[in-house]
Amino acid sequence: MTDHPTSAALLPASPSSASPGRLKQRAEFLRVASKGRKAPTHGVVLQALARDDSDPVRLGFTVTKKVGNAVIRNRTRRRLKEAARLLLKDRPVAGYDLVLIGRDHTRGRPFNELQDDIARALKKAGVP
RNA sequence: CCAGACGGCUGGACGGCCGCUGUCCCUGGAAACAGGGGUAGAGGAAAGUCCGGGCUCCACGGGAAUACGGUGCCGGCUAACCGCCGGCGGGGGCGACCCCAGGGACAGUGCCACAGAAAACAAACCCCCCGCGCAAGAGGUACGCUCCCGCGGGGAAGGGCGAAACGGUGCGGUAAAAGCGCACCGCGCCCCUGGCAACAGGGGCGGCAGGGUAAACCCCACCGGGAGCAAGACCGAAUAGGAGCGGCUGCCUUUACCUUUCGGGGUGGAGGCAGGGGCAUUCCCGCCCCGCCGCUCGGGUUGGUCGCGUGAGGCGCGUUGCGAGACGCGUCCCAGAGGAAUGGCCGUCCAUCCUGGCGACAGGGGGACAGAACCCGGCUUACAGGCCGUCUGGCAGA
RNA sequence: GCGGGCGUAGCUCAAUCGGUAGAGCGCCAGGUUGUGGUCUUGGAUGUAGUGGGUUCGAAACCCAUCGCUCGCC
Repeated sequence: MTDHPTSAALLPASPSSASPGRLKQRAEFLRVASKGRKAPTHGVVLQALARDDSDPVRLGFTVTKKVGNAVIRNRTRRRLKEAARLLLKDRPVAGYDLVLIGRDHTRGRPFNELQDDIARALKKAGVP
């Protein structure tokens, strides 16, 4: 949680905290799932895979049909996107591919707790 | 006031901070892009994908027939429809109103279980009636008189089975009966009147034609090329201008080579015909491609732009029509993503629910169904709560 | 986007075009056994996914809807 969002916004963009990329190909998701580390929490499941470079982090989002209909899945994914955006602004990560998997609890989880879940999951997965 | 019927509308409001996609402007930059500011940004069902179109590509010369699929009272609306509107007929409801695939059963075929004598073409199980008969049994007035039984004939009223049994009710009639006769109802045909029509009303004739099922096959009328924006077009990149197997391969002409016992034979090439392929099928005439067709293997591609939102468009007014709609004028430009934007957090209010309280109120919960993917017209399904209008029945009052 | 198929007993599946729904496994009870299993005898079991319609009669035919599943691009 940031107490000074305005000061953070004024910082010049550095290469290490550049806007994160997205994972799009099915093969990329499969690679992270099979070779990366898995860190489940109450609100989210994180899969992290270290790359051999220091490029900006790349994010992927997965919400299965089991969670609900299209409206519920959209809402779940958007909350994960927003929580990850705010968190990574204060805690830059580079050289990693991250996949965030939404669960049933993601939708009803208080937003600050959802951010804490992601932070703890990053620590659990050994992401620096 | 209560209960109900129908139609329409709506689908939380405002603000702050941080973000996303498109677009416009400014600044910097050769450009990519970066920064700043403005602006637009999910639905009535965006859903299911059940119909109908636009659009795009493919096929396409004409004709006939068949098949397949769909629709099915009448008239209208519409670009079109299995949609909508207005009527008609049938059914339900005290009523407002609601429901109905609602053409044809003398074109033909099939089916109608169980029960029942009989299930569709005529018949007769019990039965009703008449005539004849006493061999046996019973009663008796001693006779086929009665019961019973047998034979012959008339009949279909009544009983019984069934979902359904060759019209229904009543009167007459008769040995018993029967549309046998009559009245009313139903049915069929003809005529008249009203209506564009479906149909309705009336009159006459016929004594009854003849069961049901076409959401069984079918018949009739009408409609229908195929595929779908992953359509399709362009730019760029990369690979390849492939390999194998199988099928159809016969005749004629010509030519090259080989062979020859000089008759010819074999192999290959070219041309023609046959043949094959091209549309759901067949046929006729015609056209196109010929080495074609099928299968398998191998190789490459996963980028960008367009299509892509000015449209059967929205809103307002007017004219017209019972209505669905039509016409005219004015005005507006109103999402455009691509692992896919339209969000996250907070505050105030509004509707609503729970708890406490007589109450003002206080505390808490909590926003229905649901997310555009080329577009449009319908249908169907899901849906918290709220609003408006018209009408019906009942109660009370004036 | 386009196009198929299937929902029947607790489970797996039947019954050819309409006539009143069965089989195997499982379940329950009795017998056998000291007990259990095995074996044996008997028995129960169905809104036919849901809602309408056609028909005298529907698991079947028609329409709508829900769920599952498969294929093509």
